Amino acid sequence: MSYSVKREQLLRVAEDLFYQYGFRGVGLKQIIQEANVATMTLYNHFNSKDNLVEEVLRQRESRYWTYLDSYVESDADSPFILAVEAHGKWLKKESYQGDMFLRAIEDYSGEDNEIEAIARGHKAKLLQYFKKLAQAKGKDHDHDLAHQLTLLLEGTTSMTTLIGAEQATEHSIAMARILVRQAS
Amino acid sequence: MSYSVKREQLLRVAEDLFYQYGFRGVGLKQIIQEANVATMTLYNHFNSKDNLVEEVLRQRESRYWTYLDSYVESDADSPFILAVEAHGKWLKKESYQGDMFLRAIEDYSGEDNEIEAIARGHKAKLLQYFKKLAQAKGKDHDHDLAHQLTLLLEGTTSMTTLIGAEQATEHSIAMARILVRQAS
DNA sequence: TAGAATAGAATGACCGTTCTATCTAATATA
DNA sequence: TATATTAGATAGAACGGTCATTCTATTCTA
Repeated sequence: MSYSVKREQLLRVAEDLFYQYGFRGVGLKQIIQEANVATMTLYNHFNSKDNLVEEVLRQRESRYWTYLDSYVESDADSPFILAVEAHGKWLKKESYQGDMFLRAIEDYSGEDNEIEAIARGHKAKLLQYFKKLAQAKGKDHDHDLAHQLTLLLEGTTSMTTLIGAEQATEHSIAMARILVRQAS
Repeated sequence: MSYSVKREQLLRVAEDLFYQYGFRGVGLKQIIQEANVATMTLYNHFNSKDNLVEEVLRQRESRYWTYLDSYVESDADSPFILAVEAHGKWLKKESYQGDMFLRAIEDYSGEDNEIEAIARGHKAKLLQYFKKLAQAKGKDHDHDLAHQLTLLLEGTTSMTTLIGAEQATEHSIAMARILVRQAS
């Protein structure tokens, strides 16, 4: 049986706790208890804590893209604004302090591990996403626009920690509109 | 003797290690060894690891503002651009992966502790800094402009992790110019 | 000679991981 | 239908290591 309820519970609880307290700030004991699962059940589904972190990141990334894709219609007038809006709604739903992927890059940097690779991969994909969108829309300086919008999303996530997702998103949408117009 | 060489060494080494590996990712043993100091010397100067973290943050904040102030002349044509440039140079000098203050907020969130208060205080001050600047320059929507520029700085720091400080700063300066012009 | 700084051991808590032994429930066999 | 087999899940102890913190006893230095 490939699907497992316990595995899902573990991933859900682990993602919540890792996001709130950090990867190093949460012990497996806590995860096991809150997921109502035995120690060996965790190790039956995941090789190690690192492997659990990996799977959590993969799951979160998958959910992020599903969410973005459901909002952005790439044939719309300005898919860029839709993407910024979608990111804002994601923040409101699932983020209140920083970004799990940047945190993973920081926490596991320099050890040549899978975790950092997954996190960096996600960020690279985000940049690539905007690059393709800008090219498809025939924007001048499409390369620059993509970088600018990515920077905007990252800034919005950071600002969420300080002023909340709603306010942060209002500002980023306003800025995105100006930038997209500028790029003619 | 208020000044102490050992204390300075500890703060410098701790800041480097905390920034690179995270507060929870660095043990006191490592700090002690790299600072060439005995265990009790650390506890002679700092009450606890948390207290060491606090002092590291205070020192870093102080250095940040010194750096910014040395670049920004508030009577210049556009002190905003100077501030963004200064932040970029700070990143190039002292940051290559994320922001130590945001990381502190994340790592020590929800425990009602001094560390989070210091980190949040720094961020509040940054926002306040731009608000005053925008007011002094008689900008329309000065409140919005301050938020936008703060978001820009936060975004630049995050992007530094992904594309390096130079590139990230080029983009944020370009964006800042547009925003400041818009705010007439 | 007094005050710091030293090295290093001791402490108790927690960490990730493994092990053992028991239990349950579904599946395959007769 | 009744029985045997198998796979998962369970609780909890045990392991070796590291953590922050404290203690002790010695050495340096002003």
